[in-house]
Amino acid sequence: MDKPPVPVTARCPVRTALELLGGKWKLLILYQLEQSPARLSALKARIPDISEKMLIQELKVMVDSGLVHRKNFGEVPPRVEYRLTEKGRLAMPVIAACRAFGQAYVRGLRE
Amino acid sequence: MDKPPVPVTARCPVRTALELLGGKWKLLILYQLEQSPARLSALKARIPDISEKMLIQELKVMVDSGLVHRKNFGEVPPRVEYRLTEKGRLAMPVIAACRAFGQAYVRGLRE
DNA sequence: CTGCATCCGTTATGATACTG
DNA sequence: CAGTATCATAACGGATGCAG
Repeated sequence: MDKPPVPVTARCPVRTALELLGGKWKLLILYQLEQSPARLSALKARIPDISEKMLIQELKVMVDSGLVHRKNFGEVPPRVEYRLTEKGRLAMPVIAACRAFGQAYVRGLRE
Repeated sequence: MDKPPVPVTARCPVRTALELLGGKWKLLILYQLEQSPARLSALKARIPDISEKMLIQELKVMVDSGLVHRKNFGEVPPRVEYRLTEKGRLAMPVIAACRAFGQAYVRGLRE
């Protein structure tokens, strides 16, 4: 019900990123949407251990921040598709960097 | 009571990164350590809104995961210096990507 | 199918005072 | 200065039932 006055403007850009992408699921959801647009049920299947509540909640947050677009087909039964926006694509390098880090870190454990 | 069998090995690398770098403070601390090694008090000064508890706690976690090195000079009064390890440097691209994302996102808001 | 609301336990985070 | 202990609160996350 409350709108934070100035959530993400004019500050340390790393903090901006943390606010927009932080949390347990946002990057993983964006990671899936990177491959292709998807419906809620498809996302749920691709991220098996996320609860439906968190999935919807995080999608809504990212729709509000402009990272994800929500397209309601207005059909019956309901059909809704989620896909990345242009802003959402800006997050792809972050995901790529995380992937690279994760791989390099694990590789380092085996040397 | 339960230990996850395989915490960070052999899994989605993005999740590995999230586990090691996730949370509100780790990236910000690493970001400061990127510039130069620093003592606890210096870090606290550079990250004004972190509590001492969280700073020490997160540093300890990252020492345990091998991202940060802790050097105790064994002097009186105490003197401890924190700096990045080689593994810690692997996270720098993630921070750079977050910076770039934050800047690009904010820039997008003004167009 | 998609989405929302509610209850509830766990975790994360913080303020403060204290120790060596 | 570096670190610990305690206590409180806020945020997170999950299960379930309900609605359009």
